[in-house]
Amino acid sequence: MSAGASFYITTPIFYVNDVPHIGHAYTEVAADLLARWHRQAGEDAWLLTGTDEHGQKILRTATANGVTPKEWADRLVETAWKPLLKTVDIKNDDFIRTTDERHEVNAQKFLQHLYDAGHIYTGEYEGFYCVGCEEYKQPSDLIEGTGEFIGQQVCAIHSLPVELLHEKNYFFRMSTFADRLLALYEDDPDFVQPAAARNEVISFVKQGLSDLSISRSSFDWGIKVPWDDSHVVYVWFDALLNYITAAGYGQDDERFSRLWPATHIVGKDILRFHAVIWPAMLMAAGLPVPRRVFGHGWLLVGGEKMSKSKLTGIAPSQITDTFGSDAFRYYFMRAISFGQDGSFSWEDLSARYQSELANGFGNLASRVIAMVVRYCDGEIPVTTAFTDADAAIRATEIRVTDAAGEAISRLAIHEAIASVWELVDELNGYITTQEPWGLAKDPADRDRLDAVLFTAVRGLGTLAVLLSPVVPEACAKLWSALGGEGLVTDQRIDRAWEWTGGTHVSPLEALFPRIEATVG
RNA sequence: GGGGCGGUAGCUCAGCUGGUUAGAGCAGCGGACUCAUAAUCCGUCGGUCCCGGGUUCAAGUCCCGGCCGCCCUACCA
Repeated sequence: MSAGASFYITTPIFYVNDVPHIGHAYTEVAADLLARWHRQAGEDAWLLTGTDEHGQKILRTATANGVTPKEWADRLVETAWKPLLKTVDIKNDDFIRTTDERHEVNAQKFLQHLYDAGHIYTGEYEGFYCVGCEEYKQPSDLIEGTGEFIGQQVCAIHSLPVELLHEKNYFFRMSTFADRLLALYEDDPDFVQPAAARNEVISFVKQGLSDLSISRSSFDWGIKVPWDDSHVVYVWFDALLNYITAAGYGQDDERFSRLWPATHIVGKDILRFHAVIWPAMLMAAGLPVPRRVFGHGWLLVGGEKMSKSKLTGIAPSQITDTFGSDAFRYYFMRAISFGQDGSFSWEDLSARYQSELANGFGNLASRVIAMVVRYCDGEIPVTTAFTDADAAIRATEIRVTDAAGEAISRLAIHEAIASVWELVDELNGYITTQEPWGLAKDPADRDRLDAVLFTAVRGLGTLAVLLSPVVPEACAKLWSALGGEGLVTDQRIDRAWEWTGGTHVSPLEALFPRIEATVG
């Protein structure tokens, strides 16, 4: 984490046909939190997100809705996906759409480069085609036929026989990269994380790779293959390239070499595309592979993967409307070990909101600021006489700052927050033990009262800086109530304990007000 | 079929290369306090560590065999 270094982090790009649910928001928040953290560590952090807009499904949906695919994508980007970023307070530096000219043009350059270098050849794709679905089916999508189709494999959706079709396709020689990929996983054990994800990727590649069909000619909503415009690029091949086209590949070499390679945060369901296909593509192009690929877990509702069909899909706004974006961010980042599946429940969300945010952090801020207002007319005491108890708080501030930073460097977001919370808890205990309200009764204890309140205020300042990437809204309010200079987001997080802040506090509304009504 | 991960207090989870009486948070119960969003602090209750073998002076922690759950086994994003 050296200052000035670049930290480029990405989320997957959203397939515009989907409806935003908390899983999408979860990925965004995780990447955003990491980006904010690194930004506050003085690095040149750059968060990319965006949308994936090509492919047959989108064409089909658009047609069904009587609009062009581009119009359809425009609509969803504006009404669904960009609003999602606002809903959970994402501070992205860029938003790329695969229909952006910068993407299409440079993705073509990439493809042409691979073609010229001999990594692409003309082949024949053979597959089972369902006329009803108008697409190729995997054997696993087929079921045993019934009635007049007994003994045949039929489409699971249409229950009709599929046809074995051949189609001319362009293929990427991915198979030739298997050994280099395995060497990559071996040499850089952190390339794919967490370990469970790495294991799966390795065993997958060890089974041997076949070449990848990267073009389609049965529909035309996509990026044209530069040397053959009767083909469009396979959506995944197209989509993955967003990570470099957004960074200036093919267009701004200086910028590209400064930013790339990136850290990719993805759901484990699309891990393989990012940990196998994508690095193989980059190797073929002679570009550096990603810095690392982190596959996070799924959100489970009632022990099962969230799904629309089971009515367990939850829109992020359902949560933020009641609890706010900070609570959303805090809850999912704190309650779930990043990398593992995590269970979501309204009960757990409410419980953590109440005990950790409202009673823990929020109330700590309230009680400290209220006492400074009440006993010191809002003036933050200046003092130099500290006791062991004060020094212990100081030591904790430094310790958790270091521990949290170390955890973040391992992408252990939940551990980082847990570390910071040790300071929340310790400060609450400190105040109870020091009894500033008792000290305030006797003028002879004035110096001691000053030291206690100063220590508490400074501790709050440290918390505001450390928690800003997690709960940015609350921390901005707190920082300003503490009279801190500038923006809390400009305070160095790796030296969060360096309180230089204000002279006066101003009254603070509850950061996390009690929520009475039961939700869900 | 092959492979991965997991099964630890009511709930959510920690327990690294095996080693003192198995931990945390929340919930529950009791007490203290009053600055604060009836918040905070202290104490306390609570577990056959999925089951059965084995290795070892010693196993939640390693090995074998089961049972249960989730996931991967490629070109739908």
